[in-house]
Amino acid sequence: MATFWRAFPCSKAELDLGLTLACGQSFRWAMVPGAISGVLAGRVWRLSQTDTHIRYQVIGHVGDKPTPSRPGRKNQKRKSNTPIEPNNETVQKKIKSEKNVDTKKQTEMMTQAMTSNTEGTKISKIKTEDTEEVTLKTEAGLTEDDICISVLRDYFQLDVKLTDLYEQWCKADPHFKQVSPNFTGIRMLRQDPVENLFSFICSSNNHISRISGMVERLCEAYSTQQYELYGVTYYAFPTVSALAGKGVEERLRKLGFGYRARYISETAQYIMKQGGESWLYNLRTLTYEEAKAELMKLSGVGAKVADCVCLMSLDKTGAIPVDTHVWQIVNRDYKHKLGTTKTLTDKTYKEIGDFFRQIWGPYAGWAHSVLFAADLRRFQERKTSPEKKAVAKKSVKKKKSR
DNA sequence: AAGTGACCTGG
DNA sequence: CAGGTCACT
Repeated sequence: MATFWRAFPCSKAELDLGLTLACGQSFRWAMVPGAISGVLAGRVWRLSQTDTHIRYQVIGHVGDKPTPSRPGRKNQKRKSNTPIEPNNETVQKKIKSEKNVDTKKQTEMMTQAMTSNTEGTKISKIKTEDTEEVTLKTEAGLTEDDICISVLRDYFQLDVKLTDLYEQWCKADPHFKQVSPNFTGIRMLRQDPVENLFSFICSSNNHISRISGMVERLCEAYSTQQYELYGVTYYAFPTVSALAGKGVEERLRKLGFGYRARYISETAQYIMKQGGESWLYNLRTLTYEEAKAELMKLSGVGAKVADCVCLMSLDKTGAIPVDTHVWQIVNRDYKHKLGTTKTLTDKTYKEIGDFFRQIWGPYAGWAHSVLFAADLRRFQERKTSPEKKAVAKKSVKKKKSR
């Protein structure tokens, strides 16, 4: 069976793939020619977008070739940032759904597919370059493609009507109204809490290019499921159990994690002591305040990282991570409403979150990500203002990150 | 409670 | 110094 593109209708105002996947929420999507590729829900995806549709294809499943990593074994370095893939759309790899090891997650997704509210965004399958239909069905009677669609709907949270939210935020906030037109379609992903948490533990006092590399090395070293295609290896994110093992801190230090190596090791062990990954998933059922308090007990997790996890994988739509970047935005664009202060204390941190929640409402965290993205250096070219001289000066070939 | 410094590494 | 956290005045 050949892989092929499928698509569903979706406007760029509802979801801008490029912005959403590159605005610092997730660190593992790779820009490849004509598409974005990455691992999600046990599958290796390629995604792209037209003016009217999101296009997607699954090119493999992690776990097809289980190769448990052994501590001490040297992993061969692969530049998955720039996969060498033929433009040829047909890939001969068979999808072996009967061998799919990720049945637990799959079941969860199917359940969500059955129960999710579908009236907001209607999904209709469009076959663009298909050669044959996917006929494999699960016990629940779903085709592989039914599952793919539910995975994407869940990950991109397509039941949330983003254009309505933008409208509301614009009405409530003049500054948002001024900035947002060049940054439409930025929505919160609903990430896997494990990947989200450990990735953002790596983010402390660190920059994006390095975080991406660290997450990549974390996967190379501790992922238990992977899939190789055209010389590129795609990894499932490591399990908490794998990260809780003996000697993890030492190995991660050697891999350049610095003091975050201890954070990762201790946090993994703490989670295992609480009952494993299910403990983390269960934070979704708590209130924002409760979930944040639990997260802040973890090593290497302060207010900012806790808010990132609450917002990006625990469904706390009002959580607002206040980092130095947001701090700058506040002092530059909202200082008239909030007294300008010198340092970011616990008190100020809370005041800023409350301030934005009061303005933007229950989805304040989503709104925050729009302004955050609009402030990223790499997106400055999107701004219509002609004063791009400061940016042009810096436009060296610094395309090191994905 | 606000302020200060160390902590890993690399651009 | 960089999209922080932790320990300690």
